[in-house]
Amino acid sequence: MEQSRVLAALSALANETRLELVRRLIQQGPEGMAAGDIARDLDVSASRLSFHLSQLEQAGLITGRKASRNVFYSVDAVGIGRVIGYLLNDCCRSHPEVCACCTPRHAASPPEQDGE
Amino acid sequence: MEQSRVLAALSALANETRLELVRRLIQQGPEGMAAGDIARDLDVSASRLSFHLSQLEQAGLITGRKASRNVFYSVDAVGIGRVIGYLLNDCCRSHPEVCACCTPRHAASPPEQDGE
DNA sequence: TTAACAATTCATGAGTAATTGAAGGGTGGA
DNA sequence: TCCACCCTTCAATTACTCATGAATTGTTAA
Repeated sequence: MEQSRVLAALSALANETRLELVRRLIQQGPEGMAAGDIARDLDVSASRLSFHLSQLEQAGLITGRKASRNVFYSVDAVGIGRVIGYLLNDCCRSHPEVCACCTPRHAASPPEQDGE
Repeated sequence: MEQSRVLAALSALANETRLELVRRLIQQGPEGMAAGDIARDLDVSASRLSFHLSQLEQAGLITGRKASRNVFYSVDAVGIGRVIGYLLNDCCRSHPEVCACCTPRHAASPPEQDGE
């Protein structure tokens, strides 16, 4: 993944409203959530939400799908994974202490993993 | 990890100079690199570098250690891991497609992996 | 003590991002 | 057709981030 795309994605995530937005959409699963419902849920104005949604969409972190009057937004899990993968593997070169975060909620860190 | 700390870290990473800086420091290992050498390496002015270094340090992504006239900066691998861990586990709730990034450098994406 | 060096801090200005409210483009129901 | 609804776009304002160079602090060597 190119660095410029990673930077765009990180900029998109580096915002309170948008990070919260991604969290909500993750919970919502693949069917996603209508923009209006998100706006009510996060208590932001429609135009402001629309701005943030387009930032996330341009960064490849979410996708929108029209359904009659509504637009349902859902996370692009592969896109998010690509960004995290860049940080983990390209940027941090699979550093064992960094990669300790990959064991989701189990043991802290297996110390003698000598995989490279 | 609190969301405000994650946001600070993401903001710190969402900058070309600083992302490149983290990459260099990761390569440099635990002994780190003197600020002046980093500045020469990245071709940025001393004051500009100092600004970026402090952003990263405040975000808990790097640490500085004085040695006579120099300050050696090195990555805080645990700190970086915490940020990625938040994205992976808290924000994305260990979503399998997101977590596919955790297998460092092997198959691109096994489509029907239903292991968890 | 003086000079040279390493790094940071400060003030200024330029550029970019975020918020707001109003206006516009589709869509569905009466 | 008319109105209500959902969402996006636009223009204007505000707020923030980044870059620059000069001044400053602290350290080493002459």
